[in-house]
Amino acid sequence: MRKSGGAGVRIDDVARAAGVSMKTVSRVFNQEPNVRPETRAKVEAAAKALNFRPNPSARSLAGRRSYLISTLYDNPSSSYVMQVVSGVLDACEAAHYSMMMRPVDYASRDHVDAIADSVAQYAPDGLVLTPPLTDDEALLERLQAMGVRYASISPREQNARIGARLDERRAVREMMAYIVGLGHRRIGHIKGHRDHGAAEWRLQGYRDGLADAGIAYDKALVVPGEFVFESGTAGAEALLSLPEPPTAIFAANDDTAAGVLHTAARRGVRVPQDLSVFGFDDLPMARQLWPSLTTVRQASRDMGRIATEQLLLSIRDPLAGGVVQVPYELVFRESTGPAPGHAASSKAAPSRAASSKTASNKAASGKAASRPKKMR
Amino acid sequence: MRKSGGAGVRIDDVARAAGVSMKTVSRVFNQEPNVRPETRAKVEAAAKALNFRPNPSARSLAGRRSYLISTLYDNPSSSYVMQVVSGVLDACEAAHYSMMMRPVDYASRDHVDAIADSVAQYAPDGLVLTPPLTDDEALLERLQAMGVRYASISPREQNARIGARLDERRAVREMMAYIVGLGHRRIGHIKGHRDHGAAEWRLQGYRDGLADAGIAYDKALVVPGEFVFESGTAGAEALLSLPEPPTAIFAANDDTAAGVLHTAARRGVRVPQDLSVFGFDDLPMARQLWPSLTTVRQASRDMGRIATEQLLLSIRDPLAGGVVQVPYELVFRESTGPAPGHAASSKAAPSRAASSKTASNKAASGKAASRPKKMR
DNA sequence: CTGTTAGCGCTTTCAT
DNA sequence: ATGAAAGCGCTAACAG
Repeated sequence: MRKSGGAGVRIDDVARAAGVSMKTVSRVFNQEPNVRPETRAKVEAAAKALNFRPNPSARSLAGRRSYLISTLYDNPSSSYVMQVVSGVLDACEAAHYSMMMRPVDYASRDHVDAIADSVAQYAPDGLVLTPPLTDDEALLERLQAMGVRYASISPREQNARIGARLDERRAVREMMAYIVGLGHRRIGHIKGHRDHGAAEWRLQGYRDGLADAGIAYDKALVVPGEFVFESGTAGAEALLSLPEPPTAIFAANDDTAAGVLHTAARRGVRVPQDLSVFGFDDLPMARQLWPSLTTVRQASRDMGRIATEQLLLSIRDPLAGGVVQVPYELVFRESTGPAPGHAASSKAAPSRAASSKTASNKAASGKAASRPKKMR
Repeated sequence: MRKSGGAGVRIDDVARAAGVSMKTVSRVFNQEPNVRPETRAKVEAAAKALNFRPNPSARSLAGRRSYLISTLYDNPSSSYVMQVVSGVLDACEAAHYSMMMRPVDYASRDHVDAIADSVAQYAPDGLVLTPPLTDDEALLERLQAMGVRYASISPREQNARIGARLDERRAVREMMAYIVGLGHRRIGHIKGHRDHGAAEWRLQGYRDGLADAGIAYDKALVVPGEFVFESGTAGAEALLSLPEPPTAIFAANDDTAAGVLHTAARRGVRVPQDLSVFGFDDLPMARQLWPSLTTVRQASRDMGRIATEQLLLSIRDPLAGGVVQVPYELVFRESTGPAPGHAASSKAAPSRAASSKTASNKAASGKAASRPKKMR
């Protein structure tokens, strides 16, 4: 009697059918070198004929590898996490790895211990870290001490050898140029969570954009936030109550922007006639809000996949893999328009993307970036 | 040299430390009977002292069980899936199981084969099925043929022995009573995806509500949908273009309701002054929309956890476990108000929940339901 | 390039 | 109530 639905076909069945040894079958399945192409073909044919599926437990036990990637997250945005996870899953499936999810309570004192325990127990071959865990120094230190390999999504420079990132600073800077082009001079910003590198990069991009336009940085127009909806309502409340309120607000992410729109609607401030709003992420929600949201598209699923691919590379060869930069895209929708009293058309997209509603850094930078390039 | 971070402590180390045999330690860890309490205590102490963690691969290999639950989903709503998954994870963690996620392309011809393959390979001890997979007859048949145990979230009656559900029909019926109480007589409905039992139950609840109020069912006020944002925009477009448009719309879920709000805003229809809107699910988004959404709260995380607990029970004892009914809750927010020309206060909640903005089926039914009760 | 042998760490079966 | 021996299905280390 065999395991429910299990094939019941074992490696020696395949070996016998192909007329080779177990070890050769093993070699073929693990993509090891030193197998003649014809032998390989014979084995593959036999395996397919018998519908052989290696038993993951036996593989892990004998091989001292788990073929398991663990994804760690503590991010309030379900959409973001699901997108990254989908990408990780894509890469795992392609490499015949499996993935487990580890929700983390970043705020808890002993989250590092909890993670270490889980790593000790399941011995994943690698971890995928999402923000803000990518920059959790205590965690990184512990993982390094344990000798666990990890990939980072959107890490700060110094914290990652393997992962995926996006030039958020430049993305925001470009978006700011668009906003300034619409005639806005008083542009507010609701910041992201201080523990995220992203909060910093987006703020820098905002400042770059102001500097490019010769607009002085005004501390009063920059308020704190934590990348959540409530940051947007509170931030908008504060900014719109200013004696001289901004005509545009850059919310550090789409969730925050949703809060800004909510508060604007509640206060009877019309978007974009009285106030332009833009965010960052391009969550599915961004199209669904009213007005739909101008934002920066972050290909989170691709980032998850790419980071995992790099991780898998580095698992095979400790020197391989790196941090890959993925392209972003500016998405112009209805939440931004000309500054009150300004003449420009409300639908105008930047000239360099005149034929489309989006502009990517690929186009903007002038070099081909359809294949992500590594950063050193 | 031991596996990265791995404890390196094995079962015979514990056995030696406790002065018993390996098998006894195994018995303790698997909660098997026939171990004297004092022996058990000795073993547990030794294990704790050595920080012993059973090796999952060895366990699975020798025990022919994977200690793995696989969650299958093909649902457009990230929030919904993440909530269910969180619940599944809660239950798995408590039982020392791990979970893997299986995205499914329900539309693809060979999705059943793909699932069967994955089941054959990983041999999960059980599956958790989310809608619409809970009612995918071809899939269920195949799983039964393979002898795989599964739990269903929100299944139709005949399709599940193990799982969790919610009395959606009654929830909508109650909500309709509230809407009728606000003076609405022309109430539209945008349906859910025909493959989901939920679409049917919610439609029935809508019809029950009309019947309760003595309002004739009007086919013209009911339009198709698929539980997505676009269903809401299209459905609202259709309903609001009617010669005599409805004064309230019941959108089959929150995503659809978001689309209705979007279209209403675009067309200059004021919510709730000109149009009341309500949904189903209470996704995080429901609070964030403007106006915030009146809806039915579905405790998706609890449903995921409870369904998994039942599944785990049935894994230990094939006769154990069942379909558990979980309570819902009506959440009254800003998207609903008195019908145009009606006198009632716009904030009025149903009398039975006058002191709160919510009413649950617990309160409404008059029987305690804080602990979910089983259905037979 | 390919095969042989000896386990990986645990649970099973069957004794006691 | 407890233990001893025999694998689970695969890969590592070596040998050829």
